[in-house]
Amino acid sequence: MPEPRKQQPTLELVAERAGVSRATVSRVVNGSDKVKADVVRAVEKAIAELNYVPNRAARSLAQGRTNSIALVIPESTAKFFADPYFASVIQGAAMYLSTTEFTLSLLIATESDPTKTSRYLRGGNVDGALILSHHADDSSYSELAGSLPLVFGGRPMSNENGNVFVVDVDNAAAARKATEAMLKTGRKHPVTISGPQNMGAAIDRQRGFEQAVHEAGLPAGPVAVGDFTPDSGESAMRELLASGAKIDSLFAASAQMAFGAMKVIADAGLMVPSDIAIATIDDDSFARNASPALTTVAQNAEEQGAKMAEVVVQRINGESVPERIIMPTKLILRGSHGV
Amino acid sequence: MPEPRKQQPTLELVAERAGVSRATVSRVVNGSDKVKADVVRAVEKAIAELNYVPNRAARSLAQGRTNSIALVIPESTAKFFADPYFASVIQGAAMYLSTTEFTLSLLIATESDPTKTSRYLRGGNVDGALILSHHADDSSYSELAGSLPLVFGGRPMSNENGNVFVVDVDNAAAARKATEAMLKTGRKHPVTISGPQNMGAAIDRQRGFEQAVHEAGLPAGPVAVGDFTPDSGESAMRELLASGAKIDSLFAASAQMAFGAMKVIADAGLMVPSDIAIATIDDDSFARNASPALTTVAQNAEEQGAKMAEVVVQRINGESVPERIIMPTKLILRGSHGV
DNA sequence: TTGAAAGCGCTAACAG
DNA sequence: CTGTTAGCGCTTTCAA
Repeated sequence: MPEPRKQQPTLELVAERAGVSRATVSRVVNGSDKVKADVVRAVEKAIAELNYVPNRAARSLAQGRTNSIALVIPESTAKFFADPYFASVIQGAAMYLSTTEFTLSLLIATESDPTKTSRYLRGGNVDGALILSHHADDSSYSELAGSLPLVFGGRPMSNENGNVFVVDVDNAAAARKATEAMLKTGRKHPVTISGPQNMGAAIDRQRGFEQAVHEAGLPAGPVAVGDFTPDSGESAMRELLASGAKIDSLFAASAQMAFGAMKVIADAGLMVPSDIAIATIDDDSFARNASPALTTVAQNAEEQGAKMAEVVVQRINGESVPERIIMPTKLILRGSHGV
Repeated sequence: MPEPRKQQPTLELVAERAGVSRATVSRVVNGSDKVKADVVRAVEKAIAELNYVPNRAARSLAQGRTNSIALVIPESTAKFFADPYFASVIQGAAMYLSTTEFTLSLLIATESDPTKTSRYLRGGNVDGALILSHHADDSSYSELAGSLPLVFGGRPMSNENGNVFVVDVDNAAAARKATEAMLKTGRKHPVTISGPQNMGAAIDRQRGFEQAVHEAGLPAGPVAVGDFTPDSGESAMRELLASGAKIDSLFAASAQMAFGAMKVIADAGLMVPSDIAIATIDDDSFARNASPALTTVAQNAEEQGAKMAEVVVQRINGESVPERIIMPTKLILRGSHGV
């Protein structure tokens, strides 16, 4: 039995009950300050009694805005959903928006039909969108930026042809901080496990590492590439160890990879930090639960998510916002970087 | 400068271009089979040329359905967002819905204003809702079940007064399986770290553990309570060790807690599994990355999320669905349960 | 098989 | 300060 949809009270009903016009009810609902106080009270009473809730679709249609914001996640990224970083960004955005009139719609961008997402976005179904790209070059979205307020999480690879709003962390600086802390314990043979070479964050972190190494007057050791997952950290570390290069310190571009690498290091009979010092990025459960706990650079993903949401909302409201917002990072010294 | 919203082509425009009425275009868009083939072609051509996308709000208003589904997360749960289990459920639901005409709205149920969420849900803003309750008794939502198709993830504590649709795993059976595997190695002094006592899943798992222990003719050891996080696992384990009880095996109600417990066990100079065998539930990165890797019962959270979404959609479409769907679990033997 | 017309529930000028 | 009057873009009888 197709449950009959319980009929919601309409604005009209409230108007009748309060003895005013629909327009007035609408004004009260929308918090206009040009309604006499006693009328406001009467209307609010009627609203409460009828348990009235405005109809979103009707409102959207009338005002030409949807009050909803999309959070776009490329399908490839969705597979990395278990990455605490993403979960936190999403959480931050959702929490922030829950304090506004906006609703968050989760959109998985299927790779089989890439136009589906952009059609949806362009179709006036949302007022703005947050693009969370783990992977690659998202030039596909850049074009959309012309027709809709878009905010990217993390620097997209595509060249910044203006109008591209980004909330990012200073990955290079973060990597430099981590590496410096590690080298300060007198290490001479640093290596790194980098991230996917088509990701801005990965490249920036690698660059930061190399800068720190260079400034310390040390030679650049071998580089292994992972994809930010623990498994990839393991194989990268195996590769590094097999390379025969002398290694006394490791900067891993993500805590998950550092975590994976540590298992390989232990299996090889080496100790952290005495044999190999480690520093990384991300203060997640992997960093905290490793033993020794990982010296890392925290990047408050939750705040980043909240900031992204805040920025779209501001852009939707026509406020001016800087195109590039850099979130602060914090070095957290724990055991893994040595003494 | 408040970017002027680029005007989308309307149905009317398509109609003009195709030389038909709006009604016909609507029929084509909605896949009616009562439109002549050549007319369909003409309309589709016009749609493509204009890059027309139907307006969601208008459609909702006209048909009285929103094509969107809410995913409700209690704020308390949101804090546990980093729990890979939740992330996976959400991912599964989002992925499934991306193949349908429905959109997923993420709703954080604020505790400061609990009515906000239920008002939103009751306000006809969504066609159905998925309730993901980590915590406690959600009787608050049970009442809503009368006015909206609701599907719960995990058995809610409230008594099942019908009309409560649930997609759950057989937690008791899962716990029993894990415990049995662990006891089979000849352990005589099992203890458990349970979850929050106001959660169905936690209670069921504890019951499953107790059954297995009882069936093995063993005495029930002490029980410590955690909240499924690694940290709580640590303190629970410390408590257990401090209790002075003889312990040679541990069933932890979540891999995260098992992971935390292992650190305490190691600190106490004990070995897993020789001194203490461990079995748990959840095949997440914690289970896989512990050393030794954890013997556990996997519960495919992603599939559970997809199933939840599937069930709401079916209920929205008026199809009949069983009230209780139990997802299968799978025992995964790894090192931690002993030999 | 198609078109005309009447709304869906709300907001937004424009008067008063 | 409040009511009247048009729509927003689409679906949906009802006729033709």
